[in-house]
Amino acid sequence: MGSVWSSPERPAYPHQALAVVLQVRARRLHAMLWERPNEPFAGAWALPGGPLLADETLGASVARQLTAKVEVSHLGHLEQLETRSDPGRDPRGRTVATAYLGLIPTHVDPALPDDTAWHPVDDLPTTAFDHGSIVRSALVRLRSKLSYTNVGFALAPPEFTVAELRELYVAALGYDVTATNLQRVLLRRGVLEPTGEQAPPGRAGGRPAALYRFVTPELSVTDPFAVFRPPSRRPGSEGRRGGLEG
Amino acid sequence: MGSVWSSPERPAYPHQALAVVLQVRARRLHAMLWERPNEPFAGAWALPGGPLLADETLGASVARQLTAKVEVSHLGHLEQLETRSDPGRDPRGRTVATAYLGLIPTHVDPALPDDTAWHPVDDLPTTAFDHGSIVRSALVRLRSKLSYTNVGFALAPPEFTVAELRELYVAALGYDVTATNLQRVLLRRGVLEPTGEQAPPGRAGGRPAALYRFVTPELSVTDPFAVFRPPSRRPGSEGRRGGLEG
DNA sequence: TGGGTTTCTGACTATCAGGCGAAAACCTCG
DNA sequence: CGAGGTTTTCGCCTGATAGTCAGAAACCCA
Repeated sequence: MGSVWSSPERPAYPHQALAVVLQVRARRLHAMLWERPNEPFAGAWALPGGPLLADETLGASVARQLTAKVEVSHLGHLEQLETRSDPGRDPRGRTVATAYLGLIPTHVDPALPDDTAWHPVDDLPTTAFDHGSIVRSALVRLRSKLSYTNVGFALAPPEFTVAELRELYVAALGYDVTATNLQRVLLRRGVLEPTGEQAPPGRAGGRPAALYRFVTPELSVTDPFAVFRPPSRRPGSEGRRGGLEG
Repeated sequence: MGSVWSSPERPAYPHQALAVVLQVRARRLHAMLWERPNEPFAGAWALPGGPLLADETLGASVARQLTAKVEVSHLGHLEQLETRSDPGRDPRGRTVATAYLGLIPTHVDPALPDDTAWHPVDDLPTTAFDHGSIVRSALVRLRSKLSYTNVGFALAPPEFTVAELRELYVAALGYDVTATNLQRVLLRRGVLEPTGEQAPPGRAGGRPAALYRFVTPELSVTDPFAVFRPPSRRPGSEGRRGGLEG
């Protein structure tokens, strides 16, 4: 700092905001990509995004650019992911890009422009720039956060059965999860609560499933999904003392 | 993307790399800051950092700028934290800053320039720009990562006793931790291993403490501190199946 | 009414975290 | 050289948690 402005040169490079928008569709986790019509990387698929404007926060910039693809109101979650600065990441010249992670709940199916489409994250097409690598970063982030925060909230519809929630977690995590535990764990942690209503059984019959919803936490405004294990303290521990466990 | 270069304007702002360098000193967690001699924020304390140069990665930039303060070889860990883009964060004009989190182990005491000093994170002086807020972000990151990764490694000397390690965790986490559990938990998780040697007891006597070291994981090159719970699987679970638990 | 299907619930087990106290190993002082 | 003080280590106990499994419950269709 200081040297930024006192030094003779103040190098500046176009800064862009990108978004990895994820949604579970047909039991698979998908990423929203658009197909580039022009060089470089013509025909390859890229993340939505664009330049950071004059009086814009990066967060506001992502939200604005996403409007060209989907309604921002559909986004259940949006958080900063990481900033890529490799000088060679764009063959036309240097750019710095800050990527965001966006989540869309399953129950909405936003209309997309013609050049934009959903792609399963485990079977991506040819990607432009370093965007494939950015998607992988987003996956790592999502998967780790699913197990110790409430981001699952942002992937789920307002009301759901345990079976549906299980499908979401299986799709997002990439490995199998037992429904029994998922329900009990989330219930005990206090993040899930029954609505009292039931979902109609499928065409094959079966016991009607109880509907649940996530408990809306009136928590920190900055990160509403931050907290996970509210009261579940250990044996005789009081206050903040003990081992680790986060 | 695409629109970044096809649009008539390509706004660009000076990009800088900042570092929140943390170290436990005298049982308290400290941050490295330097005192600004000039306006704006003359007399206030700022994070080390500076402009991103032409052919530099952000990571390389932080490392280079830190050289002005400490030897980079002292850094036990360096990871990207977040990018700040508030248009008003610098009164002189718009800048975008990417902050990194750096950790220095306790056993080194690097010589600092005259304008640079360590400050306890829970008692910071007046800070410049949004740097105080960035330090708080770094704290949140460090504290959460301490409980589910091996970053503690980067704060500790190569060999240490359980008591010393406890001091580190207490200082970094900000709350008390029992030595018994810390040792057992870390041992069971397989991140700690005894060296076989002992540390000489203090002047007051007492049983000599066994020396431990962190098990160096030959893991992912990208994030050597990523993994935490290697083998400790549950009852009869095989492969990747089960509930959550990360 | 009976077979098929899906969901829900309870029981059982292994693991884990936290706390406590006794034992071990070392010091210093009389 | 033994007694008292100090620090660490180790074992045991308790409560909570994750995972599995099987049976009961509730619904459909024929």
